[in-house]
Amino acid sequence: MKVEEKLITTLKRIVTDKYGIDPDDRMVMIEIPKDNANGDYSTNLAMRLTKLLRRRPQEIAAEIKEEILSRLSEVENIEIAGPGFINFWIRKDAIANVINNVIAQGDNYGHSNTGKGVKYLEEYVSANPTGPLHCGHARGAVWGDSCARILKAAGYDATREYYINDAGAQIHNLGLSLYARIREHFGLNFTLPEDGYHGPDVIEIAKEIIDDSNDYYLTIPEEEAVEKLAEIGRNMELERIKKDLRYYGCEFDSWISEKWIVSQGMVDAVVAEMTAKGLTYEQDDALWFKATEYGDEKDRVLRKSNGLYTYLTPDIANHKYKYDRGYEVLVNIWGADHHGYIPRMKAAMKALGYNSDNLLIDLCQMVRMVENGVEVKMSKRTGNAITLRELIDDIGLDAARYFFLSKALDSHLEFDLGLARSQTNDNPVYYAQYAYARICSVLRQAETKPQPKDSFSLLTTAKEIDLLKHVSSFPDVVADAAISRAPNLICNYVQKLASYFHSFYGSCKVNDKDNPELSAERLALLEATRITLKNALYLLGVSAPEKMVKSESE
RNA sequence: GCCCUCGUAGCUCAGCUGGAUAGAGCAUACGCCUUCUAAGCGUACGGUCGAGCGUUCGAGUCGCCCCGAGGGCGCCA
Repeated sequence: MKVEEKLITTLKRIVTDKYGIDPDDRMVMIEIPKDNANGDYSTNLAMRLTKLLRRRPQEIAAEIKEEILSRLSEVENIEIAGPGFINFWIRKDAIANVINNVIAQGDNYGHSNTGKGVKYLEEYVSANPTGPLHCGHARGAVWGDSCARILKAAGYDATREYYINDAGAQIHNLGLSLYARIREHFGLNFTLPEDGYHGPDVIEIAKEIIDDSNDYYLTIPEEEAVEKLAEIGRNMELERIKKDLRYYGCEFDSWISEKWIVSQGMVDAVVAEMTAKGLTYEQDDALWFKATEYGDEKDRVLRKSNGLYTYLTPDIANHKYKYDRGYEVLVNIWGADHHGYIPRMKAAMKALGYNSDNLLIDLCQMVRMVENGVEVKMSKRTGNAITLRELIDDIGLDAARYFFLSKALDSHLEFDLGLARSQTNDNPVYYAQYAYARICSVLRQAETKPQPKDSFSLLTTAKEIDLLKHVSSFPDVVADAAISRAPNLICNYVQKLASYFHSFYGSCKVNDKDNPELSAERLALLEATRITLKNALYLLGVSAPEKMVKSESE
């Protein structure tokens, strides 16, 4: 067991034994103080207990200090500081033991059973299959992907789902657009629908259809042609979206089609269920959901007076279907412009008898693409929104992913394309990747392979201890990131770990023939760091290159 | 008008259930390759945490109010 775990379990036991309080998971926490004059680890436990026990924190701290010293041999010294912090100094070899742990666990280091197998369903991106993904989708896509990686690592059972919004008028418009483009190709007069799709992708798809079936769709009745083209276009656009997402490192486990949900009768069924439960009423020829009774500010229309469902209705069926498949927690990543939609969906789930507290909506704030201080809304090449693919080709996959993941999802962020492009070498992602390449280089040149050891007694400098402590904290960071669904915590961690490594590298020589014992211990430390860094980068979907060469262009 | 998110260093952003002297990166200045990758290390500079009031042992963090930015208030999706 690692020292931190021992410390926490012992502290918890003391709280129970001595004060008769049953500590919850969040009561006892330790942290690595910013200033290591405050020890290797520190806890504010005494201050937290002061409210429950109504005693001075210093008194409580003094009692805990005695208990710890008598129970844990790894603890070398304890000081009580400031308003009642308990600061621990740990025996150096006890800290270094984590190396064996990391090497033994390899790719699994950082994993935990924090999530206890709870079934999560994450729905994100979910863009209409009517055109290419653009850079507005890029943030949510990579965030959802990384969250899924983190949740799995922390022991949650996470499923990644894409809801294909393919049943509404927009797919029909795609069909009309394709029909027009085909007519255009054959020199016939044509009109693009006003709400149609005018991007180059539609022209390309029209060409592919013509290659395949020539003018067939002009020989059948227009209505039938448009309907068939809509279906074909939807499939082809969806294939392109899947390809782009894969290009971006984002895989999905499940693709749910709105059209399929409709065809299974789920939408009619849920409307019937809501009506039977008295959750609806008719007014002005439309069917309304009594959303105000469940916390929304207005009642919402389920079926319009023209007989068609609103966007909300199939989505209610979609969410109900998620619960019915046994998912315990539903996570949705929505654009910030959808925030008004949250109370609506929660109200619907609550009304249907589901626990709406387990429906979590993470809002993704808008990204402003900027070039030299001027907002860029359109791609210069196509005149349309900048696509995901253009963005990746422009600044690189790793940089694109890392940039979006390093900022909190709800922060409005400014993406300066010029800066991302021109300062490629100063990008934080290279800092971390360079650390990885440097470690690999040292390991390649070593005469022996890194080995676990019974005890590490020579890793005693501040640089080594800092590195060890941060390697050691990785599983906790992953667990925290999973609980708060925040990949940016992993980015912060990666930066810090890389920084501790680079600093260590600058002052400690690893491969030293004159000092083989120390060399062996440092090699093992590097191997543990390498594994940790690799696993952390994997959670971000960023590559861990074994070699990096600086380009000669600068 | 109402609702949501945000406001922290010149710039881009961290800051964990309220905790020790508010932190990084970039930019700026000065050092460091006859040591394993200088895409690096070290030092310095830089802040009345948008303004004010309140809650308490303690507030960047919680509450109220004001100012500013973005978004939402459809029988659109």
